[in-house]
Order: sequence, then C-alpha cells, then structure tokens
Amino acid sequence: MSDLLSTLEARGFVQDATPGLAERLQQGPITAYVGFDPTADSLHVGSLVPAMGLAWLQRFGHTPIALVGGGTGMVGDPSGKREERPVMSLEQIDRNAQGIGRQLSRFLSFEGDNAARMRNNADWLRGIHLMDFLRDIGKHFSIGYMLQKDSVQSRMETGISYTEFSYMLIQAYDFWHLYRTEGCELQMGGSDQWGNITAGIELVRRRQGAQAHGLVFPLITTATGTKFGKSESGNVWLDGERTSPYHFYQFWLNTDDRDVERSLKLFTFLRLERIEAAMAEHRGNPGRRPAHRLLAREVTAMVHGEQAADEAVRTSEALFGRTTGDQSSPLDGVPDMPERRVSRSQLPAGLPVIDVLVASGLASSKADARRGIQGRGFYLNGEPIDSVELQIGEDALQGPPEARFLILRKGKKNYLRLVLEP
RNA sequence: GGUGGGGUGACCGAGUGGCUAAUGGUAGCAGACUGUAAAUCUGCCGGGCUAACGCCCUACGUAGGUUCGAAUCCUACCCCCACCA
Repeated sequence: MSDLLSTLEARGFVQDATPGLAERLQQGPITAYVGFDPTADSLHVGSLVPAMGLAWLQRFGHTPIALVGGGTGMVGDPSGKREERPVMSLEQIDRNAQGIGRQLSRFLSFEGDNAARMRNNADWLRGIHLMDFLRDIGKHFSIGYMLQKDSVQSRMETGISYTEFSYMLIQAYDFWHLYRTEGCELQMGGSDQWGNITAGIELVRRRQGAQAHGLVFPLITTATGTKFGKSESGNVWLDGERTSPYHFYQFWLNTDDRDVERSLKLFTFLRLERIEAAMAEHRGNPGRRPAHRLLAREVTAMVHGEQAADEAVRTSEALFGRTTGDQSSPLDGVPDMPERRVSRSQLPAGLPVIDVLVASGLASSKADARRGIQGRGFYLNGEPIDSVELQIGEDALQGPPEARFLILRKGKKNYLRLVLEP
C-alpha cells in the first residue's frame, strides 16, 4: 500500500503494465501522461478511470501530464471503434480541448514540486511535415508490426482508412515528443491503448535508446454487460450543464450491487479499510444501500463540489425518501429538481395532459404520451394519470401566479417540474 | 479496371409481388415483484388523428420504371465487402 503501483493494483486500476515499470518506480519520481480525446467538450464518467489514475500518480509524488488530443483528434483513433470516425473541424476540436482541460483541473493539482501539466498535441502535431514524419517516424515501423496490432486487426473486416491506420504512429510520436521535451517516461491509458502505447515505447527506444514504460487500465463494463457510463438519459457527463449534479448522483446511486465495491475503489480516494467497512454494512442491509450512498456522495462531491453534492442528496431524499404514499407536499421546495419552462401560450386552453406531457419533453410525441398513460407510466403531482383526456385544472397548479408549476413524473425515476410562464 | 456478394427500422438480422409498419433477437420505455439493485414476468416500442374499432402519412441505399398492387421485378446511379488485375 505504500507505493503507487501496489496501490493502483489493489484498487483495480492495472490491466497490464510493462515489466520494467515496478523497478523504475522504485528509483524515484517519474513523469507520466494520459491522452484525452477531444470528441466532445466534456469528459464523461468513462474518462474518470484515467483521470483518477493520474490523480493517484500525483499523490505519490510523481508528475502527471494531461494531454489533450487537439492534433490526434483530427485523425481519429481506430482503437475500440468499429467504424471510421467523422472528421471534426479545428475550431470544434479546440473548443472541446479547452472544456476538457478545465474539467481535468478538478483532479489534479497545478501547484507544488510535481505540479500537473496540461499539454495539447496540436502544438507539435499540426506543424509537422509529411516528409519529415515519414523519414523520422515511419522509418522505424514495419508494416508487419503495425498490422499485428489489435486496433488494426479488428478493423480489417469492416475497413480501416490509411488515416486511422497511421494513428498509432502519431500517438507514438506524442510519447517520443514528451519524452524528449519533458522527460516523460510513462504513458497510461485504457486497455485499448496498449498497442499505441507500446508503439510509443518502441519509438523512444529506437530514437533515444531509452526505456519507456506503459500501464493500461481495464475496460470498465457493468455487471449487466452494458457499457459503463450510460443512464436513461444517455451519456453521463462531468459537465454539470450536460448532466446535472442530481442526475450524476443518481447515476452512481443506481450502480449495480455487484459493481459498487469496484467503483468505490476506482472512483473515490477513500481508503480501502473505509470501503471494506461500507461493504460490510451493505451486506448486512443491502436494501439501505449504504455503499451506494457513499459512492454517489463521494464522486458527486469530487466532480461538482461539496455543496452541489449536498443538494443532490437532499433532492434525492425528497423525491425518493420515505414519503410512503403519493403526497405531493415534499416535492415543492426541492432544490435541484430538473425543471422545464414552457410558455402558456404554446399550450391549448384547458391544459390537456397529452399536450402538457409533450411540452415537458417526458413524452416524445402525443402518441407516446397516450401509450404511456395507458401503461400507467405517468404521474401528475404524485398521482397516476389515468385518463388520456384529462384536462389539468388550475387547482392542480402550484406556486406564485407568475410561475405556476406542476410536478410531472414518468416511471419511478424521472421527475420534472414544469413551469408555466404566462 | 474485372468478377462475385451485399446495403431492411437505434443495432443485429428474417423477408423475394398482395396476408408487411415489415418475423426474431438486442437495446430502450412503462408496469408487477424488490431495495430508486439484479434476475424474472407483462405491455409498449416510426409519426399524426381517435374514447375506441379504425383511418391517414412516412419508411426497406438513391432516382426513375413495370404492375391494379413492390422491401420484393426492371434500369441507372451511389456506397460497402471479398477475390482477381
């Protein structure tokens, strides 16, 4: 538990590592990097593993570099992808790179002896000339070597362009560049990055005659076999604008029992004894889900801050707490309840439920709303809606005259406050 | 460039002239059970109108055509895959 590697191993971060890494870490602080894709302007929970990996690294006195792929984003990594990815505009990539950089700063400290560094490979990749690249980099790799890589193999069926085929060389170039300019000796990443990382190690060895290292994290899948990081409403993002702290909290709270322990180890900094205690408590009373609560609270606080986490907890308790029945009273003052505003003039007079549900976004069409009601899946102010013809009367509305609202719910979990603007 | 195979709903994958909004599976949504879990069972699952029976629109790579009628036949084009050059 005293050094980086054994900590990472104990917490389930290590899928694979190059053999010499342990010895190298014995000898003193190292500089390491992880690359992040700028495919969107926010990271999602899937990127938490590498982010936490870097954070642990820093906690053990090593220096982390977060590399945003503003240059590689132009090309697209075939690893783990089934299809060619669309090309993004430079402006888009740069915007995304900025957003991602901001989020990473939550996990890393940019002060002190081993202050974290942010780099964008656009700075060195975009100015590169093809002839120089082929001479200095391409020379070191045989086609046979490249063809053996998993990322290429798995795409031979569906097709891979020369562009994506070249990706591993560009990533190798990154590693070599960071080695040369910043003394970076270790690259970490998802297990799908193994091939790219070893290509980088190879390049450093050939051009510098030095030994670099690699470590890859396991691919996180859920116990049900679905992709980690999805919820009812799609991807779970770290950006509070895309995924509200409440929904973020809910995502973690709804973790499958079988995944909780692993998630606590991967996504929190809690000590292993603390985690074991929580798991023991959970085994004693699974229905209370103490481990889930701890997990959700911790991760939300880390990503959105203490205050937002508290609010998410309060909201969740108000909505799901032991309000045994269908009382609507505790729903009024809920802080961070998802909200939607609709101008009254956009709704027919008399407020037919069907139209209201469509306006709220809970139903995707009138037909959908109708079907939902017939399946008893919609609730108004805590009561099931039992008629598709229901007209919502004024007495069902709450709140001040200028912002009357009603509480809609779809299923067990989707609450929404619909505010009617005059 | 040649030869062969192929493009079906979110995905996989049946379907070769009317019974097809299109079998089945997955994913998704809702309901029951429970613990805001898993598993299981049930219903829904292109859009609009309807209390409902039902009606209408859009859809099987794209554009035309044949036919009373086409995802299914014909023509051209686009794209993908395999092998050959």
